Amino acid sequence: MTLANKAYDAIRMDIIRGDLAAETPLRLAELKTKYGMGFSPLREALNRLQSEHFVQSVDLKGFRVAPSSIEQMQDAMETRREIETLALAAAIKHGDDLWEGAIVAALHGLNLQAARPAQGEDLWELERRHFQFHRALISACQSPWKLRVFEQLYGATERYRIPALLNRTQGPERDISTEHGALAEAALARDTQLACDRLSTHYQTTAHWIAVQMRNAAAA
Amino acid sequence: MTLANKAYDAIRMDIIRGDLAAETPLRLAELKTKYGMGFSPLREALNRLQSEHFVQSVDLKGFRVAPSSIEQMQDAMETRREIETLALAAAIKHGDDLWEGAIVAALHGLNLQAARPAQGEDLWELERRHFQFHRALISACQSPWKLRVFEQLYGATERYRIPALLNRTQGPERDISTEHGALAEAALARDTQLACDRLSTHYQTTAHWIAVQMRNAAAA
DNA sequence: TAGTCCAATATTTTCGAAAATTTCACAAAC
DNA sequence: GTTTGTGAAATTTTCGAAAATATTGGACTA
Repeated sequence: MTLANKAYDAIRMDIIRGDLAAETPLRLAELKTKYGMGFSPLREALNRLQSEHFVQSVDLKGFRVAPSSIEQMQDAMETRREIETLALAAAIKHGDDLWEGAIVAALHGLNLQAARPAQGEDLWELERRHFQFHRALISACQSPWKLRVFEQLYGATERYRIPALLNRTQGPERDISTEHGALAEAALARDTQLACDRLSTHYQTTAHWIAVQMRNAAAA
Repeated sequence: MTLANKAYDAIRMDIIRGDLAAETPLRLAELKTKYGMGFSPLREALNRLQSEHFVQSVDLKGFRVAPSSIEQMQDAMETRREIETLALAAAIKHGDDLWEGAIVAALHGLNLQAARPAQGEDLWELERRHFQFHRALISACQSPWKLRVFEQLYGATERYRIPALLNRTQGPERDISTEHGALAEAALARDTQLACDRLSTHYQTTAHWIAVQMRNAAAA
């Protein structure tokens, strides 16, 4: 793996985790000592992150972490809901045995990891499996572009979901495992309407939960 | 404007125009002489283009122009149709006087340029106005993320539409100005159903037309 | 002939310094 | 007191060379 890729992963994670807060200026000299590499790989990583809207940049004034707000979070979640609903309907239509198997496997792996007490690196493994599950659901949509958009929006919402998870305070109760199970069940039963409804509800509930956490965090 | 931005624009245009054909390896040494700059700005441009799926890269083996195919074109057009339909409905719901004005102005500018005999640089001006018109239609959707996805997908389809335009042979007849006019009319009349239907038809017709041109070009 | 190793070459990736530009502090003018 | 200008410092951007890695071609072996 090249240094540029390491830089990309590291900075992306630091932004998602909230370690690099929104609108933080990203000075090359600081990044150089923080990540222990030269300008070139850092700039390459920043350019990629810019295209993916994790950072912004102004000519000759450098990079900074992209702003964040409840409105942006809701927009990203709502757009995700709409595009993934389309993709899920297509996947249910075209999915074969392999698609079903991937969903079952991803759900199982996700539940196993969710049952383990999360700490440190485990969070990222849980997160990886969460991503895999949602991707598996729509993987048979036969549209590479929809999958790309999904991946981009998933990343955009991670920036809000992970900090909400890490700093969660009192808030609405949820049984996410049950929600995921019901979602997979409807998809495997090829009940398009029910599956899309459950996906919609799942995202709307998540968006609401994150908004509550964000408001709590802002008040604290 | 920085060299990296110039490189980005130049390479992007060369890919869209078809001057850099699909799957062409992009060797740094060649690009250096072709665009007259050093490695750094070129690599930064390539990293951004990679995130936007105009080029692909493999670690230590460098970059190449992303592949293209009729299937990819149809997928990109279909995804555009779906996301823009959602955005158009939202824009019709939320659009104010300014939104209407932007549509009228963009349509007028597009028609003016379309009436001029196109040659050389004029093509890019026409293209710019075409983009502006489609963006104006959905600009009031109140969803920055949907607009970003639109912009990315518009770029992806440009790669197919522009070469089809430049090398067009015999094919289905179209009156694009009339299509655009009818689309704007339905949007301004706030007829969501009609506007979305016209948008859908517009894209499906375009996708079909491009597919015909691509097959003709492949046969020649 | 087909396959494998090795050296030579080509290419990508990374670094450190130079060039270009912005930012900041402070003085001068109104 | 506010604005305007100016030079130093900080920062980004770019270049050219060095390091790391991949590719090629030819000799050698089975």
